[in-house]
Amino acid sequence: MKIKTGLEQAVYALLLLNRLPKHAMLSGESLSEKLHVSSTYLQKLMRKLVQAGLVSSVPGVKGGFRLLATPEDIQIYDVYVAVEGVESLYHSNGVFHAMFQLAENKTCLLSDVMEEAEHAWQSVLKRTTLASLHQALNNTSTNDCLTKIDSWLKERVVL
Amino acid sequence: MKIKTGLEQAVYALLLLNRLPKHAMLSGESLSEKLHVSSTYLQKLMRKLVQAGLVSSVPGVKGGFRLLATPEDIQIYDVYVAVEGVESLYHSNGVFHAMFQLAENKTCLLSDVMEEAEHAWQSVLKRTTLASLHQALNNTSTNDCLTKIDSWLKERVVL
DNA sequence: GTTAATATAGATAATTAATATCCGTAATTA
DNA sequence: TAATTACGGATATTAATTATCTATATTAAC
Repeated sequence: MKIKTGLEQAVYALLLLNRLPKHAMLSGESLSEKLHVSSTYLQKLMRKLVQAGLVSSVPGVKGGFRLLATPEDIQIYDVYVAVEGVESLYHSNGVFHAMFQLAENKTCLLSDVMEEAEHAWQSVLKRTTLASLHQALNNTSTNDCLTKIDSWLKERVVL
Repeated sequence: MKIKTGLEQAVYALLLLNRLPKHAMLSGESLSEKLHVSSTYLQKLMRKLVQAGLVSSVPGVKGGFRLLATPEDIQIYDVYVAVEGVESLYHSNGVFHAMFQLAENKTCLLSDVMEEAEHAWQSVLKRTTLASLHQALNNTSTNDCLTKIDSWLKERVVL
């Protein structure tokens, strides 16, 4: 049980998009270049973010991606769900049922505690937004760093 | 990110061992038979529980496994750690670092929130013990069911 | 209308992780 | 000694994740 790479990539892609001027776009190619990740795989992730309504996309010469929701409204949990889906972390393989030869509607003993643990986990993700990460980024980075990123963005942004 | 099958198998194995008379043992073969899981893979899991000090083992004709710790002292979190290890759920792939061309000692922005979420998750697992699951099992199962399990155990237990 | 650049969708391939098995060794009991 | 059980590590199989490919659609510039 490990968190896969998709969430990290998606969150940082969103943080980059969050630095664009209003209505400006950035291509998937530029995003993947900046993040040093596979362009085709990031496209797949971006599609998920579009389908989740977090990002909007425009195909074509001046196309690309931009934030659709506001950064205060984008919870990290939203990003997680967009990338991973809503299924529970815990899925019983039927050991309990096999042990007792139970009907399938009977709930696995572990399910309740695992659901509760998952909700506790989710609630932390729900109170962290893109805006708070953006703030954390500004707080912990040097001006030099941020300036570099922003000028790199400026060269590639589509208005 | 899904919880793997090992935790479920381990927890139910422990619940079976918890129903044995004091000092009595049950072989790995019997455990896997009752749980309807792969015997060799369950052996692997049992080895981990032994190494974690939750279970003790005796090789040989009258060998097998028995609980070492008391059920009130065995948190589900302990089982999780025994089976999965203590490494964090979240592991940065260095996207943040690549983006900013940072030194490796700089903490990924996501790490703090993911650690906090993981602690919240852990704390639920920590307050659930084998004893509480044992109680839940007794509360939700028919006497018929439990009697069947216990008589099955009685036929295979090693004293 | 054509061309180039970009996103989309789904299929396929490559890589990694999880589960299962095997083999040899060690320990115990009859 | 032989049989039964656990242990340890290597190997095999299966499943999941990440990466890529192909075809299609959309957009802007010419």
